[in-house]
This record gives sequence, C-alpha cells and structure tokens, in this order.
Amino acid sequence: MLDLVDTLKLRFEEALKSAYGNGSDSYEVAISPASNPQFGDYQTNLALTLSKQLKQPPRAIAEAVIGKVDLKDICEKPEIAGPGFINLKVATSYWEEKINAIKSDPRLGIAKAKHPRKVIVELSSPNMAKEMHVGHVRTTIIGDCLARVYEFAGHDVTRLNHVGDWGTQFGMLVAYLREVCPDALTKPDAISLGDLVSFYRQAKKRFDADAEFQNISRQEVVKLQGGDPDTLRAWKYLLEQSRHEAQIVYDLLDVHNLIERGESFYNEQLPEVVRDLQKAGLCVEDQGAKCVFLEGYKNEQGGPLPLIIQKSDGGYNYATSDLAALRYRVTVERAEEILYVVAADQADHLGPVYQVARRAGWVPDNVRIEHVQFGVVQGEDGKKLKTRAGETIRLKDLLQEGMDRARAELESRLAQEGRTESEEYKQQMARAIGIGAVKYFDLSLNRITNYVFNFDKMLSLSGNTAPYMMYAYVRIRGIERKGEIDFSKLPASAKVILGEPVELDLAKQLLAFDEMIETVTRDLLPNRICEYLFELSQKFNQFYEKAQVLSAPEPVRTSRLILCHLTAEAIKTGLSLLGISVLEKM
RNA sequence: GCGCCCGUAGCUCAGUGGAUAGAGCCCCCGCCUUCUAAGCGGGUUGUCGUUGGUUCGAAUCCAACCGGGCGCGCCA
Repeated sequence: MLDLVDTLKLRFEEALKSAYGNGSDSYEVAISPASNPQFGDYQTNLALTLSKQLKQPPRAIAEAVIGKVDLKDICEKPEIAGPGFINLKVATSYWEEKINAIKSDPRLGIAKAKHPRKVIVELSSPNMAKEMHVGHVRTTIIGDCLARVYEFAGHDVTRLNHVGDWGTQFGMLVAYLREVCPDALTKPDAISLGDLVSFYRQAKKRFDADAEFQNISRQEVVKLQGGDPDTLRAWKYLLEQSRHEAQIVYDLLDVHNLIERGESFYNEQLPEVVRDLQKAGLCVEDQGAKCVFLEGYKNEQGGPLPLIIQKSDGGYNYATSDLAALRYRVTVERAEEILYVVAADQADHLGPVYQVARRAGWVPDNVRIEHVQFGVVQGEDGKKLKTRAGETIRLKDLLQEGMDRARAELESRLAQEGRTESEEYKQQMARAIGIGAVKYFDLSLNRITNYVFNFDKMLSLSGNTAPYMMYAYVRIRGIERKGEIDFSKLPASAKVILGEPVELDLAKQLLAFDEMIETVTRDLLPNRICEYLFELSQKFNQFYEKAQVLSAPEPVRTSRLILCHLTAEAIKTGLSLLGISVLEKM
C-alpha cells in the first residue's frame, strides 16, 4: 500500500503546516507499519521526532496534529499512545475498496516502473577452467532472484555472466594439455569436463612447484592474448566443454537469459583503460608496475595501497579487466544500475575498482553501483564447505541430492496415503520441491551472513520453507478443483467482503505486495520476499481453517473465492521471483 | 599487524533509531464424518558478545575490547 502511505504522509504534512505554520514545510513525516497489530495498521512518530525542534512535549504536538489532520475517508480516529505515538487503524471499508480494485489484476495492482532503468546484474561468473561448485550457488540464485524482481518492477535487466575465461589459469591449462593430452586441444570432444577438472588440478600443482612450467604457461597467456590461432582454438574447445556442463546446472536451477561475457571480452580494451587512467592523472609507476593509489586504504605498513592495473611484465590482471568491464557497462551500455552479486570476500577488490572508476570520471553520479555481497556457505565445522575428503562439492551433485531426497520423501508419502501419480508428475514434483528447497533456504537467509549448509534443515518440510508456500498454493488449487471453479471466470460484478478477521488479515497482506517489492529493490535482500510469502501463507492457512469457502452462502462464497484467487496469484508470483515453481498437487 | 563482515531463545535465523525484542525448528497439550493435518490453536525459552559514549529513546549509531568468518602489492 505505497499509495496509502504516501497519502497519509501528505495529510500529516498538511496538518503540521496548518498547526505550526511556515517552517514546517521542511518537516518530513515518516509513516511506518504499526510495531504491533494491537496498535492498528500504521503509526507515525512525528511528535517524538519534532519535539525538540518545536519546543513542545510530544503528546502536545500529537494532540495538535490530530486536531488538524483529515483522515475520515481512510481511518478510524487516530489515537495517541505512550510517549506520543500516533496510531492509525485503517477502516475495513477502505481495505475492501482497495482489494476490490485489484481483484482481477494478476500483478496485484502493482504498476510497472514509470521510468524504467537499465540494470545490469553481474552474477554466477564461474571459472571456466573448473566445474561449478557449491560456491557458485549463492551468486547464481541471488543474482537471478534480483534480476527477476527488477524485471517484475518493469526495468530493463541484463544478466551478465562475467566468466573467468582468460589469464594465467588458461595459459597454465593449455600448456599442461599440450604436454599430456594434445588431442584435447585439437578435437572438440577428446576429454570430458571431469577430466578437465583433474587436469586443472594437476596443472595448478605443477605451476606452483615448477618455475620452468610457469614460464611456459605465461608464454601461452601471451599467445592467447596476442591471438595465436592454435592456442585460441584450444582455448575455444576448453570453453565449449565447460559451457556445456554449466548449462546443465543453469537448466536445473531454472536460470535463463544469461549473457556470457567473460574477461576475454575486455582484452582489447585493457590498454585503453590504462591510457584513460594515465590521462586522468591517476596512474603512477611503482616498482615497475602501473598503479593507482587508493584513498582510504592502507597497506600492511600503514603506507599507501595501490590498485595494480598493469604488471611489471606488461601483463594485466583482473583489476584491469574489472575496470574495463565497469567502464564498458557505464559508457557503452549506459547502465544506470549495476549490481555485482559477488561474495563478501571480494569487498577489498571491488571497493577499489569502484573508487578508481569514479575518480576516473567514468561513472555519472546518478548511476548506482552496488556490491551485493553474501557470506560463505560453511560446513558443520564452520569452515568453507568441503566434502569429508576435503574436496569441493560439485553444484550438480548437490542439486541432484536435493532432488533425490525430495523424491524419496514423496514416494513414501504417496505410498502412505495410497495415492498414485504419473512418473512424469513425480519427477516434476521432486524437482520443484528438491531444487526449490535448496534455493529457498539460501534466499530466506540474510545474504550478508554466513550460513551452515545442512541438507536436513534445507529439505525439512515444515516452517519457513519452499514446501510450506507450495502447499498453501496446492490447497487453493484444491478448492478450485473440488468446486469445479475457474478462478479466472469469476463474475466481474462480484465483490470482496471482509467480514471475518482472517479475511481482513489476508487482504491486508495481499495489499502489502508492492511494499515488499520496493523494499527488495532498495535493500537488495531476497529474504524479504521469503518473509512476505511466509506471512502470506500463514495468513492463508489461518483463513483456510476458519473460513470455509465452498460451503459458504453467497455472496460470501464468491468473495472468498476471489481472495483465494488473489492469494494463489501472489504466492505464484512471489515464488517465481525466487525462481521457484508451483505445483497443482503435492 | 591492517581491513571488511558477523555475534539476538537450546538450535537455525528475522528485526539496523521508537512501545512489552520476534519467527521457525525442538519439546508438551489440543484439533481430521467438512475445500490435501506438508495444516491450525495453545504452552515453555533471552545479561540482544562485553564495557563505555551519543540520544527524549539504542539490539540498531559511535569507540574500545572479546569471540568467529573472510581477505590483505603484481593469481583470478
């Protein structure tokens, strides 16, 4: 109810002006949801905030403002409580009017953005020399979720997959394969990605131990960057393999429309980036490397800390390609908002990159650049999650285990209830529930904090989990089936009547959808969506217990059917923002 | 050593300037002749890491300290 909040704000600002005259124009009135339902729906603490400025006790201000404010068409009489809180209880007739206004709108009354922004979400970004592992799950899921929310809000969204497809890691791999498995570099399908991963490991080991091999690897990098056809072809085969494997994971996660634009894309722009920084007077040569010294960062001795943009050997590192990427996104693509969905441990890398880009004058002031950081996925030991053997966990395996566990649970449940479902539907259920549970668990936690990965908790079917939301949805579909009703064909003339408290609570929650969307685009916290959906599902389940739908007399029956319809749309839409699908039956 | 993030109920976590700090899990009790009980209702649980400070008001802002995670000059 963003419009209601705006209206309340305006009315209180007018009342303030009329009570205290000029000078009160500058008073910003904050309207917030009531801290406790017993106090009503909204509250304003303006009397407390302005007490000092107006040199009056809060309660006196509250009295004066209430005497002036006109809210008859919206609320019951405002009440003053405690030290000077003003509590507002919105009239049921007002809620009825609002819910009836959106009753046939699948967007729940939410308008698309008046001024769509060009938004780039950088997400996933796996290292193409390796398989995707558990470390990629958060960036992929959170990034996709934010992209979906921005799309829903009507913005122009690009999901950029900034893959690691360049630099030393590939030189090293090509050098190693040239030696032990030359076929891999000339035939597209000579090795599998699994082989590639073990080759990568061996190559890395060799690289760390063997100076001669390091030289050879660096030469391969130079060849690659210089466009040597042999090396380039080998590089392309490696990428093909890797891409194919990554696609399996993206399909499982239902993440689409990724635009792969890796580090290699910016290769040609790197010299320009350095020249730009030189022109801007930011570039300093130090110990043979080209650097930009940072503001607000110190090195270990407390001295100035540089961001190295060109190494002493003339090569470039990832700071340069990240600068090139940022410059390209802002100056060529004209992005107005760039979200970097990247782990929190990169804060000391991205902060300097943003700083240098701004100091170079590439980024207009109104462009929003955010490091959407997230914590580590930990094992039970509180360290980065690994297998018992100390290996990284493949993302594909992790998702498969989620589906397997969901499938097993489902089978035993169906057997217990003597139900039969088609194999196709069972697969669909196992996937929706298994993948949904993994995604939901991650998205329901505040992204900033680390979390301990726990399959049992993740796949638990009660509490704030995906299945709880999906089940509420299934219950609604059940009503539609049982009553042989088509929600989309309910009579246009029918009205929602909010007679019971459970109906009123449900309607209010439905009308809060727009506030949730706004919060998420502001704070970039997907857990707010989960919180909203959990409350919505709880309110629906309470409604379901206390308010019989199909057996109710008209016009209550149709009124409740409309509420069911709207709730189903809200859950479906909300889950779709998380990238989770709904089921007709469970 | 320096920097960033985190510390809230037995466990997992919400809550980032306002009223008596919330939810889920766990545990106990009650509710299926009625739209799927993967549900609903009721009950127990707190030095908000510690100590100071700012404020009419602090879990929330500031400082120091303690504990945990992560990172730190030419890998990405």
